[in-house]
Amino acid sequence: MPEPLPPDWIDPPDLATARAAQVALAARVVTEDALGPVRLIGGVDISNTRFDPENLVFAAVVVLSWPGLDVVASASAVRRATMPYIPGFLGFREVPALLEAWAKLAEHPDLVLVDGHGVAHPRGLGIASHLGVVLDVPSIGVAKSPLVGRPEGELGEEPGAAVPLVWKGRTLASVLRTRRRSNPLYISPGHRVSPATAVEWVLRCGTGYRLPEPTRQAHLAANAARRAHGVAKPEAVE
DNA sequence: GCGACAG
DNA sequence: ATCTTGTCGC
Repeated sequence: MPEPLPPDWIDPPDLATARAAQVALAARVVTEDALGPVRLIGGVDISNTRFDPENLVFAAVVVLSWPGLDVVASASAVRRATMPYIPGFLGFREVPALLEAWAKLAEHPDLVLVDGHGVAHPRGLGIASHLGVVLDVPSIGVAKSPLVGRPEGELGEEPGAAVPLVWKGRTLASVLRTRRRSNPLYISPGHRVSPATAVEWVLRCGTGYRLPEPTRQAHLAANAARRAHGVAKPEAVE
């Protein structure tokens, strides 16, 4: 039976509680492979409207077939953000909406690529790990810029080239080149996935763009959901 | 105390 | 995250 999760793990009342929740959640993160065969791979992302006084967060979850990488399902949800964007606390801003979208899916992916870091975080709980533990689903962090740590060594220009991202003497992620002349991605385990497997899946999901296909499709879906929001429905117009 | 700082 | 078309370069 899925154990009920403490509300503070999703929507804490203040930053101190949020921090404590991250420490508790981080203790549950598994950075070893604990995933079954992957037939469906997911991608999740959030889209925001700038200068939005409503603080709406548009979440999208897309499900792709493997190895075809075709989008076979998707769901979205809109929620009002409980807290502003604070580096290190991204999960509390985006996870609630993602959970709502996730719940709308008839079938869930076996592995999920999340926009943002996994364990490459000050307390080991980036949004990818946060979502992964809450849903208890294998997840991978795919970030476009570093939060903590610095690349060690020179990164090659060929797709597939990688160097470790080191922080306080610890390797937290792989700085991975996914495309020539494009800035690298920062890949770290989210939950139930090892560092090496995380990189493998990102490369396997490459389709010529900087972002892996699941993440790219999720980005498009989140933007589509945002732009569709508030658009008058023909049958509702009188 | 000062800077850094995913999306 | 978001604002935005064309444009320069591989």
